[in-house]
Amino acid sequence: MKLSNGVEWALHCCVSLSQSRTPVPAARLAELHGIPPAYLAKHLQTLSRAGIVHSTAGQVGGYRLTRSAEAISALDVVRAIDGTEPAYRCAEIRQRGPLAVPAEQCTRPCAIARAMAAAEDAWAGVLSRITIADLASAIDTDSDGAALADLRRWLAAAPR
Amino acid sequence: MKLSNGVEWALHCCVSLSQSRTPVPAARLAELHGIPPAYLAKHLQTLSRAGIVHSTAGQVGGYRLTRSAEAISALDVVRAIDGTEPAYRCAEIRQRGPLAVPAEQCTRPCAIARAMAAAEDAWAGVLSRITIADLASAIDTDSDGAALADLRRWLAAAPR
DNA sequence: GAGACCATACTCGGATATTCACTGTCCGAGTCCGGGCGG
DNA sequence: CCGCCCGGACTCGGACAGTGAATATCCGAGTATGGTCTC
Repeated sequence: MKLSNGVEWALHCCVSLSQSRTPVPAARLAELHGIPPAYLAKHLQTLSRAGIVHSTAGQVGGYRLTRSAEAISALDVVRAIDGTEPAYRCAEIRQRGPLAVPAEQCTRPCAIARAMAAAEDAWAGVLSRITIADLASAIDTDSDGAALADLRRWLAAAPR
Repeated sequence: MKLSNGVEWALHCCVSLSQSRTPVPAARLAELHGIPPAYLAKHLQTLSRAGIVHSTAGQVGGYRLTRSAEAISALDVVRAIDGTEPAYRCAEIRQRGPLAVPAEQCTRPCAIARAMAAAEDAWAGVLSRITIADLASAIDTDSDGAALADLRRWLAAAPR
């Protein structure tokens, strides 16, 4: 089980965007995090399609959050980048082989699929209760209030 | 995020093995579940290396569980097949770019990594509390006690 | 001086190569059973 | 009749191709800005 690398970038970008009042170009976000600009752009497009960020074209364009950081959960971001389908996908192998269970008896998922689904629900539950604002706050606490202040200052400074 | 297909096979195989007193060859487990024998063998080898099943060579050889079904959790099987490293791996991008945090300040994981780790802990916690015996019991209940009885009968029958 | 127009530069967006892990398969090494032989 | 030996077949184990998704990149379409020209 491996989570796309872009999830980390997207989360960091959302936290960064939450600290800026003006749109931030993808290239600037990439520079801030030291990651490939072109590839990050692809993930930001995905966030845009998911309705988490809004893109503005033109000279002073860029990305901004569509709603407040309190209203965006970590799960929203993860689902947007990684997709919504569950990690465990039951292939219904109980319906195969010499002891195949007839399809009409399979009204509910098999016990193994139920167990895996319960685990994923617990995982999603934790992430759904964490917001971008929570993450920003935690980062701020870790750095004694310095990190976000520096971040806001850097974002407000002239691009070059 | 995608979980290896072999996880499903491994869980079903463990449940099946819990119903047999004698070793079951990989080919027979594959026939039972209608899946490619050679590929299943690969996963069973992995389970063997993880110490979950024990292999016996020779004419009446095969695989058997190393301990009781109550003592094997679903997490044990998932970790054996899928690996132990977490789905989310922090690349420490906070230490990169113009606002890089000095390494000596990074005594604990960054807030985002902590959040993702908490979610994975919840996921693992659910799976660790589910045993192979629980799964077998649930399957039995679903089928009104028919499935496991049929399974034991089929496993005890002559191979061909 | 004010308004409209236009050239410009900057932005995003999708279409396109490349790499890596998962999927799937095969053949060789090792082992245990069953029959045959000798005592 | 009993024990030993050997042939055989079956088992696992690791080494070897194929495929799809994630990774990484580029260039074209669209837009807001700023300056310039006209009224």
